[in-house]
Amino acid sequence: MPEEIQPTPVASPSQLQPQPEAAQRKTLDDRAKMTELERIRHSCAHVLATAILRLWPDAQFAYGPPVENGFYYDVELAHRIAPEDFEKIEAEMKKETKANNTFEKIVVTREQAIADAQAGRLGALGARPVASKFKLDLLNSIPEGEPISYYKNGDFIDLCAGPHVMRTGNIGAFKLTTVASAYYKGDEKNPQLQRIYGTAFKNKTEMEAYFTMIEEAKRRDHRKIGAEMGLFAIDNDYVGPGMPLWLPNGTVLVEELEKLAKESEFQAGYVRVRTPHLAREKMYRTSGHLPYYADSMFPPIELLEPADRDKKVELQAKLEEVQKNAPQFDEENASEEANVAASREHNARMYELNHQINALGERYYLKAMNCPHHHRIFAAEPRSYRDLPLRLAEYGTCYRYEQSGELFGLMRVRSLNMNDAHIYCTEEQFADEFRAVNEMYLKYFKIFGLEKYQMRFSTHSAEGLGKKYVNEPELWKKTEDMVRRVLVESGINFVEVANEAAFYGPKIDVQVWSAIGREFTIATNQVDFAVPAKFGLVYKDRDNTLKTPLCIHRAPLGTHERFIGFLIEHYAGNFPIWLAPEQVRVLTIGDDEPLLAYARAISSELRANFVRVVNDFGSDPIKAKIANAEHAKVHTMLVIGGRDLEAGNVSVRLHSKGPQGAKPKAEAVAEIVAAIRERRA
RNA sequence: GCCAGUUUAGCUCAGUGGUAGAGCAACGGUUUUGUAAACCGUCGGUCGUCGGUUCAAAUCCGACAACUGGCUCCA
Repeated sequence: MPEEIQPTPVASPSQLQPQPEAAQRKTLDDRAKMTELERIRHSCAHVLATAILRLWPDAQFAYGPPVENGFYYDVELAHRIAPEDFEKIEAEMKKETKANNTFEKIVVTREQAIADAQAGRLGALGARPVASKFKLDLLNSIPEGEPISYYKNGDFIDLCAGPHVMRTGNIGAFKLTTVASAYYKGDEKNPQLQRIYGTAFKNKTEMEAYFTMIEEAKRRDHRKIGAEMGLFAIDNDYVGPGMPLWLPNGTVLVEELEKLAKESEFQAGYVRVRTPHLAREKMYRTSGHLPYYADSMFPPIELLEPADRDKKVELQAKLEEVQKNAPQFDEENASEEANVAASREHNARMYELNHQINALGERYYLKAMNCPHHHRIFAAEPRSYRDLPLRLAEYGTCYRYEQSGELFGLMRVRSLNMNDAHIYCTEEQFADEFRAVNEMYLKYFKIFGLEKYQMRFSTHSAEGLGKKYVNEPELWKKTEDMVRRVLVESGINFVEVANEAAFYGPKIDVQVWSAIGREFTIATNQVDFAVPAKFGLVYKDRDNTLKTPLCIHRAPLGTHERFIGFLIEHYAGNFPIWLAPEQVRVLTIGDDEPLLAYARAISSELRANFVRVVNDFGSDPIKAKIANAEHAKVHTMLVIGGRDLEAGNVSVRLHSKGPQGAKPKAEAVAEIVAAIRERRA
């Protein structure tokens, strides 16, 4: 169950990735390592606060860190800051950078800091009637003994460990980008603050380059290209949000990827299986997904006989009644024991009624992952150690009820097709199997020209054992050591992150960077030594005892939805020929019969070789035909006019590469067929 | 789910209370062509949905939906 097939949403073109917030406090050492650009941005956050205070003096500031592409400052303010306010705020900021005030560091005692915060003097231009409440709270999180400092520019004083640039004038160029809401300290229970995002650079030129890059990213947006090229559609009215329809051109991508996966998996000794999209409730109780993850699954389909239906209505009415008459805690007239007993009785009745309701009929759930089904396939026959490793592969369709605010084009959806497989193996086989999975990842990276990738190896924490993680300290250690050893031996680029494993074992998330440098978490690879046991999966070992296999969950191509979303942006829609929905377009100059017959023959020959070819034999001028084909991002254009007919040639033109000259018909066809077969970049 | 913004023709967008517009696409015709756009015409919209204010609503107000940017979540 690679459950994190769709983890972190992608960094959006216009957006700045917030860094982990206060929860993981930066140490002073970390802060000292801030780059010059980060100092500029962090300083700019102070300038932003200065400007906001001049306009709205009662603003309360929380955190204002630099982030990947800029900075933000969280502010609590009755006035709702809108993008229309940016100009006004930027004008005030400009005044501050023009003034070229120094950033002055002031070291104070904790008592002094608390007093100033209470006087509303922190994150402020002067003393105020209301305390600087967030700063006061922040002070509490500064460990005893760590020095406390302010930074002061002009009248603005902020609680801040720095470091900063020397003067406000060192911020060469800045711009506010967007405003969003954010919970204080990222906690849903805390108040919502307005988060003002901006970016800042050493100089104007660098800032302009940044905005140019953003524009380029927008041009490559998979939603835009997907619509332009007729790849997919999302029909909210009739189909529903987050459930993409694959149009014919997009289906070509889907099927080419499946072909690639099937070929690679066949060569690597996988066998294919197919499973239904639904399963009984019992399946997900056994796997441990219910009831904890019910929120992320579509609600169950309930099958009730008519008699059961009546019974259910009756029971629900009773339940409501019981709920309404919940005993009140009566301190005056009853003993504590009596109160507890009443409450206990009430709970028991509720439990009993709920239990009776649940026992009625049958409930089926749409699957949110494929592994339980695959586990049942493992269990369908008695297994011997000779059957292992057993590699079950399926492009499985899953449904996850993602929250409405989380949906994002193809990147975060509710129906998804996963390049899933589960490898059941013995401990001795694990390292080789795991290595082979990694090799498959690397093979794919090469095919797609992904030069930059990183594997994120998530391990458990001792404290989480028995809570967040299954309580198998030895197995954790053993599998983590095996994974680490394979990663090191294979020379794979990875980082290790403690305390982020899945509950059933260590996992590896694969991050890749597209051609324009956007990061995507595309795939995951997980070790599972817990769930097979829950399903009672066993094999008979050499020594005639039953043992539980290890399971590797892997999905190197992630889901079709996210992977194709990534590929669209990576290639900007200019797919390599093997993926291109329209591989070849035959364009005629003129429409006299001998020419058309020649063009038709070429087209038929390509089609006979399974090349996706389209004819454009109409009366448009050749310039127009070429413009249309270029806009449609057709990989190869074969231009055919009188000259070509006479010589038995075709004139080859490649998308966005221009004319490649004329060559004999047979040669051109052979080249196209070979390029497709070899999946040339 | 939370905060904010957006929603006008298939697409990109104009239209700030008085008879809904442009370009591209589509369709019909004319044009017969050598590497990124020939010409003429036609079709196309209950201005996201529902309700309110007004003599009059794309335009003002409210609710809902979807999308987008963040937040939270992501077994």
